[in-house]
Amino acid sequence: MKDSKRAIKEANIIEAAERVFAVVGFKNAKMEDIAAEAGITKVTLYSYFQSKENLYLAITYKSLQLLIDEFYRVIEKNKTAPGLDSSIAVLESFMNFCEDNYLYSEVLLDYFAMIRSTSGGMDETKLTEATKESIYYMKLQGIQNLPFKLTAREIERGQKDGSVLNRIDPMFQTLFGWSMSIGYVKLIAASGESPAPLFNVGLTNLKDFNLNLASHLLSNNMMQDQLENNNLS
Amino acid sequence: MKDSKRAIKEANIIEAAERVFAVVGFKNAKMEDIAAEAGITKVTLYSYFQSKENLYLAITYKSLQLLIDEFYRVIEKNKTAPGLDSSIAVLESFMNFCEDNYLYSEVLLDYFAMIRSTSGGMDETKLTEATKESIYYMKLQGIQNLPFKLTAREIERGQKDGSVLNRIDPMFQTLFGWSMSIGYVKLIAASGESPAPLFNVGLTNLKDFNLNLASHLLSNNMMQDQLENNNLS
Amino acid sequence: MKDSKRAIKEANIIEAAERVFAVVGFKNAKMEDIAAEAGITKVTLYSYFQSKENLYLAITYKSLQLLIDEFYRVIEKNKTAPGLDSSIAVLESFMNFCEDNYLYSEVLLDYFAMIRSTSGGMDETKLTEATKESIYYMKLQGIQNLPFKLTAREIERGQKDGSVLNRIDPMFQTLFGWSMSIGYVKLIAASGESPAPLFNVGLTNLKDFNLNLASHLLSNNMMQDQLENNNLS
Amino acid sequence: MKDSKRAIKEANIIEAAERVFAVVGFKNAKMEDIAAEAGITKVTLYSYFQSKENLYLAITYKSLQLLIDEFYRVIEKNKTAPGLDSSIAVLESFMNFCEDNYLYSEVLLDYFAMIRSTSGGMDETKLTEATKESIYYMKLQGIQNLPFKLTAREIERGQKDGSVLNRIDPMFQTLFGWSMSIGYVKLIAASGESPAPLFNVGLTNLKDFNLNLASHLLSNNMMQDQLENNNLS
DNA sequence: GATGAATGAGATTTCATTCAT
DNA sequence: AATGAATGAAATCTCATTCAT
Repeated sequence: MKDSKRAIKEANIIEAAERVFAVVGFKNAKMEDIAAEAGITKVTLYSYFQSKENLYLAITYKSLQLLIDEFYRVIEKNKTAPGLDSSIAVLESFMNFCEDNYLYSEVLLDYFAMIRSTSGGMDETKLTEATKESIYYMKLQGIQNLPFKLTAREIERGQKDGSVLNRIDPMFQTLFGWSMSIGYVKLIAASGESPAPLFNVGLTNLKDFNLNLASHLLSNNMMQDQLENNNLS
Repeated sequence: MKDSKRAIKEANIIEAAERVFAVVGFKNAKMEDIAAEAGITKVTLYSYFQSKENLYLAITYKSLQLLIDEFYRVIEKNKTAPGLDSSIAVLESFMNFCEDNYLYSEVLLDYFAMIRSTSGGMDETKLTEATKESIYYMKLQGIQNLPFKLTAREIERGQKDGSVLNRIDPMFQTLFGWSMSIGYVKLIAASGESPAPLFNVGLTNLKDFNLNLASHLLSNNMMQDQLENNNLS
Repeated sequence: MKDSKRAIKEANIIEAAERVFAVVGFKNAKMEDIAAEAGITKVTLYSYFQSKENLYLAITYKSLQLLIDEFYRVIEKNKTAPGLDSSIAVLESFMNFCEDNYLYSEVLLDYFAMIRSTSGGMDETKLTEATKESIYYMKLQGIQNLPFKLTAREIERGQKDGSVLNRIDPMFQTLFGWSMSIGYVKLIAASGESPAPLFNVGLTNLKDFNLNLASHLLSNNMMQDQLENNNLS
Repeated sequence: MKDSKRAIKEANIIEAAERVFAVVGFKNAKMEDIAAEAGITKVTLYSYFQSKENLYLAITYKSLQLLIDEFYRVIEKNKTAPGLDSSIAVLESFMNFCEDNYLYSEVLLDYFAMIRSTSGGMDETKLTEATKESIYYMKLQGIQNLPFKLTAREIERGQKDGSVLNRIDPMFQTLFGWSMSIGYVKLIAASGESPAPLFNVGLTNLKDFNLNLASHLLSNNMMQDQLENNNLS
């Protein structure tokens, strides 16, 4: 089969799996059902994805890929805008991406939790055999840092064009932005699909607040001062 | 068996399970192994915890309980200090708690991700039967909001004693503090057990930075201004 | 489970398998069906017999065991009779055994065909992994020569008590008796369950004829003469 | 494709299959491997032989054909010799044929075991669909009795020309000869490819002995006496 | 309550066989 | 006809969970 054709089939299967996972969750999903949803046989399904784990990681890979694509799109759109704006836009797009695609955000967060024990490349005890053998696991390792790096690059650009005033290590600022965003996303997730406010507080406000705060911090010296004095007052 | 005796045995089993989960992860852990680690048989294990799910939720419940205990301790210690300091101390203790107990932070975050689809009490599709029947699931629902509420209460106290200057809904401020903290914890998790810096940046700095930032925001009007104008400048 | 209890269950399963194999043949028999026939689950079936092959070999082992038991019974019954009579009775019991138990004779002949490539212990290429791992395969190897040896022993006894006149190597005479008997059995098998005569000739006559011939050859010197002169005249 | 061309290809495939079966056995042989060995694809293989079963039967048919050819050759060569000598030569050629072509002897014996349940034409339960539909199965049925009949014919000729003294039904004598030969072949098979003696007894001796015995029995009245008196003494 | 055996559900594998191009 | 992909049936395995003693 031509590679392109196989890729299309693969994508179809992944979409079917997404639908099934979205409804019943990963654990409850049966390979049989996923195959049926994709209109193929179990064996064919296995010929594309060697294990349920692998299929899951394929979805994770796709999610990460989509997120990265989105980042590139945002960066491209903001290439003439100041680095500061671009950075903030990137973070915003991450939050939106997660809000709009619950399954994707879930697998991504799952993935980042999973690689924890692997981060040093040492202890793979907790990984399933299936995971270790998954080609998508390998692929993921190749791009897992890209989102961070892209964010950092925009902040760096901001430092150069002057929109990001402080001289703090862009990586640190990236981490700050990401931790803020991930925290938001986690809360969103915990609040369910409904736009129902959590504890009577609209979460949308929190997103805007977070973004504005980040923007504020990047565009003046407060952050730098704080780190230097370890004191904000 | 006396209740107290049973409780001790339960605790022993939970500790054994924690050790096993910590080494091989939840999915790879076999009930057989957990029983062996606890020095009992599978059937006895089941007489204590009706399902693997339930055992997991028991650990979750214990984690939440421990976190709440910690919160009460911190609050008690700070009961004469200004509400602001107490609030910040609570958030700090959450971050420390998660850093010190990876397994606990993991199960707590997992739990919060899980209840997402349940938050409205609507869609329980994705919950396992075992989960729905778990007594710990029920118990968890009874206390799951407590950490948030305790945090909010301290902020409220801060508003009353003047240490928290702004008049923003304490719940919102709590959410902000939590999202910040959860974000930090997630990043920590992704960086592995080793205190190795992520992307060459020390994460401890991020914790301090976050806490100082939160303290700063609570103690002046910037937050309020921003929310009112939806603008920080 | 007590060994004896397990043995009983094993025997039950084997009987169930025999019934199924007898009806549909080995290849067409499904493990599921055998389990059902035995009133257990597939998994339980597998916990007793690790593979279909192994189950088959278990039946083979049982068959050989039964044959050997039969031989001992016949020998015991003839222990005061001349060795010649005993030898012939052994051969007759073999033929009867095969006639009465088609499945058993089939598996035994199959087994002897199978070990061919193994006889030197060299080339195990043709054996399935499952076979090589089968405990019954090992057990079979331990007793596979017993029937021959028992036959030879009776002939030897005949030589000593004078009922077997010639001085030919008892092993050779055994081989002759066995080849005669196996040939008969093979023909019987090819003629079906019905006592229907093959090519209009009653096979029972052949059995009697063979036995009488063997008896005759053992009790005079014709055999010896022939071997010595390589000539019967 | 011209018929002749197709026939050649068919023969090539069969030879390839023989090689594969010889190495790994029928059960372990994969159609894939056979196709590869024949230098064609699986689908092409299937266009020649509709099933593995059928391919196997094709080999069986070929074997039987070869055996029959051999018989005709022997008979032709002995057409001026006494019927007795010809009969014995036929039996000898059968034994040699089986010794020289293990695979062929195996499939032939297998075939005769298989038709057992069919002999009355009643119970076809154990036959695979594939077998029932196989054209070679049909062809085999047409010639399966030929070897017996050819043997019987030579014995009959012997009776007429006086070289076979007794007046026993030639069919019975044929059966005797065949059972003797098959028995020998089975033992040979069980003793492996190596000319290693079984139980320290040279099997070649057994072949000669058997042939001489048969010759002896056919050429005097012992056989007849025995059948009539059911007694050899 | 403890123990070993059994169950049930589903994942995974292996092939013979068939389809579509 | 040839090829690569897909099917279907059954074997095998892994575990959480339950039963029987």
